[in-house]
Amino acid sequence: MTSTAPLRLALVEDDPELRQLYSDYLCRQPELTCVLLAGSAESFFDQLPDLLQAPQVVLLDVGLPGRSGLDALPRLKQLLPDTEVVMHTVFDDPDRIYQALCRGASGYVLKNQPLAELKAAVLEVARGGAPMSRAVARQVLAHFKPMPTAQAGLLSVREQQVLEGMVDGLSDKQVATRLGLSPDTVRTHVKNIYRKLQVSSRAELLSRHAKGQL
Amino acid sequence: MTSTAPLRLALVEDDPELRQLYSDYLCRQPELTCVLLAGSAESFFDQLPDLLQAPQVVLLDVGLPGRSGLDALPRLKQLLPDTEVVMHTVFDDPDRIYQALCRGASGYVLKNQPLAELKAAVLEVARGGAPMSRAVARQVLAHFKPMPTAQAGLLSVREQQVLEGMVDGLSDKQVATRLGLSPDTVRTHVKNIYRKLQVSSRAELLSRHAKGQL
DNA sequence: GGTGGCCTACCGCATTTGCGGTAGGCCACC
DNA sequence: GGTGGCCTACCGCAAATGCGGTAGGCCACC
Repeated sequence: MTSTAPLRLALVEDDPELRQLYSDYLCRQPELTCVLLAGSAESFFDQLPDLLQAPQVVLLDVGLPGRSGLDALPRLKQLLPDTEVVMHTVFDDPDRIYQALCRGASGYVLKNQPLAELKAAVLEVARGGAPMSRAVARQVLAHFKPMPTAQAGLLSVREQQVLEGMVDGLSDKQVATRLGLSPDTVRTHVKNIYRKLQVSSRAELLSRHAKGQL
Repeated sequence: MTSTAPLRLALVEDDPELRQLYSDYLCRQPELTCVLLAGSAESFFDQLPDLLQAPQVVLLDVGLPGRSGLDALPRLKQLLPDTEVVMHTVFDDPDRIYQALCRGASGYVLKNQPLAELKAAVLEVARGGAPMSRAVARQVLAHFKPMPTAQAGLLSVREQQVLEGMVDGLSDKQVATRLGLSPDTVRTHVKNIYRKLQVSSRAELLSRHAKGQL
């Protein structure tokens, strides 16, 4: 059942030395084939039409010159919706990680890892996993634990949880289910949140939240 | 720098056979010590005061009788804020995973894994990682990005104008005023936008927009 | 000439939301 | 003991929203 054919991999990395290093190592693996090597997002897209078969996995550097890996990601996923993308970078800041995941990356590994980790990540994502370096995984989880909207004193904990649900696009009823409350209770919380934050509709709330005004 | 002292582990698992199996295996590892074995959340909390030192990691079953692992989690984190909790369960539904992470779990491994995985997860979380089974990691990422849409040319100009108004937090009527249209026309556009972007409420739309998915 | 998308505008109906109350239990502060 | 905040939950009502239609005019493409 597992494919005997090697996995088609594309590698996008601007540093020529590193690109060489990675491709040397990865292509030596029997499970992998590098079908595309690029030093920039533009080069990647240029080379795409030449391929007989699309890559199954793309290792994408974040810190590319010109169009960054992050910028290229939406277009990449649009052109190759079934291709898994693993971000590969030195950056482990929450914002870049968040952006990458929001734009469709299925993995995020840091560059200070041994090469074997890189190979493992590629294979893992092809198997339906979501390889993440230690620090990255923690960042991701951190997104759930604290409330993203932390204007501490104003809203109570419960209200922040309700707000969280609304920010995720849920209806009152869905929020109630998530928190194990009566829909009416959620409605009460919503009313209080509106009062405290001086808004008068869900749309206004989400709009302001998007603008970072919350 | 790495502690030579074994890691203090607590195991909460209601099935006596499984508990025995896990504790036998895990305690045999030189890196670990089981300082607490419990068959329920209540038992866990009862035994806590007897410990000289708090456990560094808790392996917590989700499907506990009475107070479920999910319910016990907030209290646990409150009492032991520096203890890492790894959920251990057969359930891989998004909601339970989400609940666990929101309540402070730092890992989530499924029960169909080999024992070595369990040990690896415990050590990984103690090292500051966030061990997650393959399926779980995917669920977590899915939370950031389901991505059915890439709408470069998808929306017409008019629809984008309407969308813009919605993103600004305006109601249908306000959008109509801004664009000099009938509210009904705006409503038609909104319906078409929802269809094209595969959403079914304003909140969902704004939520996705905030995540940069639009 | 037909097809199909877009823009406009309306109807009807069910659900959701916004907004005003009330209310009991709990807990902390004075 | 009173006051006030928080959490819970309900009632009622008006407005907004979601969803299914229909429909005419315009324009482009085949």
